[in-house]
Amino acid sequence: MKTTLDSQQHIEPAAPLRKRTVRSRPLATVTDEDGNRRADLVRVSARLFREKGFDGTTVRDIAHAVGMRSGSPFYHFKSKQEILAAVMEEGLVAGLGEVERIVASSTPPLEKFRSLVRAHLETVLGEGHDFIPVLLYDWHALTPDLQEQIIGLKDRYDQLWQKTISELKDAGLIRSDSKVVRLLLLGAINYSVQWYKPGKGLSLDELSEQTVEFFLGT
Amino acid sequence: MKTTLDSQQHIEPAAPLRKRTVRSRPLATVTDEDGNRRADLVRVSARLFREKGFDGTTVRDIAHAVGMRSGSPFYHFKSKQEILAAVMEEGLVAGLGEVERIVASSTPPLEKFRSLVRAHLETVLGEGHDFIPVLLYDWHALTPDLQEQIIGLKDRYDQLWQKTISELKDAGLIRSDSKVVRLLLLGAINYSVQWYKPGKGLSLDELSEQTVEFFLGT
DNA sequence: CCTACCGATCGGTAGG
DNA sequence: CCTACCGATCGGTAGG
Repeated sequence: MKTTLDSQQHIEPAAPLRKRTVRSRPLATVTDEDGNRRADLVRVSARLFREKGFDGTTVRDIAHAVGMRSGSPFYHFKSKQEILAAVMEEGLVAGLGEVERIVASSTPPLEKFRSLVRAHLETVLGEGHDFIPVLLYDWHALTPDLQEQIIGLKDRYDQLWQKTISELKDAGLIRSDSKVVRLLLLGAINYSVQWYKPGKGLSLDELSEQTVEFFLGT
Repeated sequence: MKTTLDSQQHIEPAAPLRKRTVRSRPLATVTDEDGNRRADLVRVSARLFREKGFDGTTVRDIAHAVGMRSGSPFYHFKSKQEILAAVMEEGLVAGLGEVERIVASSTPPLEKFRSLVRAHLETVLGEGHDFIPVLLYDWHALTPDLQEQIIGLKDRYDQLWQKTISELKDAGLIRSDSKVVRLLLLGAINYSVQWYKPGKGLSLDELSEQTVEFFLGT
């Protein structure tokens, strides 16, 4: 028989400093007309997922971080996984925009490459850039159907890099197979998430320079 | 008041095909005299952690994989975290042995480097090599005190690489700062865990060759 | 979006 | 090492 245990239930305490009728807006955005609640959730989730991992972050953490109660994020998202997917998608869309701009510019391959490396380092290590690190770190936590929904954007990102690296090869600046180069190169940069500490050692500009120098063997 | 809910309890079913008195040994090891139960747990945990992540693996999964009941791993380890630490430690000790042998050998720097790259690729991508991938992937899941217990081995591993890379620089084979080179290089190889599929594309020997070729710019 | 829950799972333990 | 649990947490939902 099912029984309801009161001691088992954790009644959420009434939110402090908050009127019943006029509910104060969460602090984050300055001009947020209703629609941005979803955006707030995504942005805050990105930060939490990056800091504590997907499994280490609870829906309650996310809710409270934007001033909601524990069940309310499910009004905006069908599941915790869909929040994760939204975080990754936002990161990819932003990243793609920048990479597309760089690749489309009429500069020599070497300059494009420099810009790509610098941009990718910013995307992965820059202050407040939590979206792509979450993608890199918690990709496995997504269900296959949500992975599929995102993988198209990921592929486009990779293809733009591939194109630039091929140009580098045509220009005689690298000799190895350009697909292997892409994988090793992006891997090296992506992995920097594990060791780079902002404010300690190299700046992002310096790291970018050294990275290009090393990979091009100059 | 605390109440005991019977419907809440999941009584584990009696293990099938198993006598009460003479408990059959788990399948894994051929010659396992008691002491190896702990080793069995570590080996099986490495595989499960690699496949499903630390958070995605339950102590019950581990127990059942070696033919124990859910609570029994805690006879061998104080916590799930300590199992994780044991996995990482075993991986590092094995890896260190190999790397130390290579670095101590009397071969030219370039040959040492080739051997290190090949050995590290094996450690990270090789069949049945689950320990170091777990270290790379779930390092953050360790509590700080357990991280401290292991970080010494990790540092020795890095120092041996650093030494070899410095020799490479002295020999004029690379130009960049050797610490940055070490970080980018190991990062590129470590990240291959994310994209390399055994049996598809390059073999480990081929990948090793291409990696050395690319990083040394030949 | 909140209230008030539920069902399930999970790490861990006492006692043998 | 098993039996038999507990305490806590967590994703998610119905109804307003």
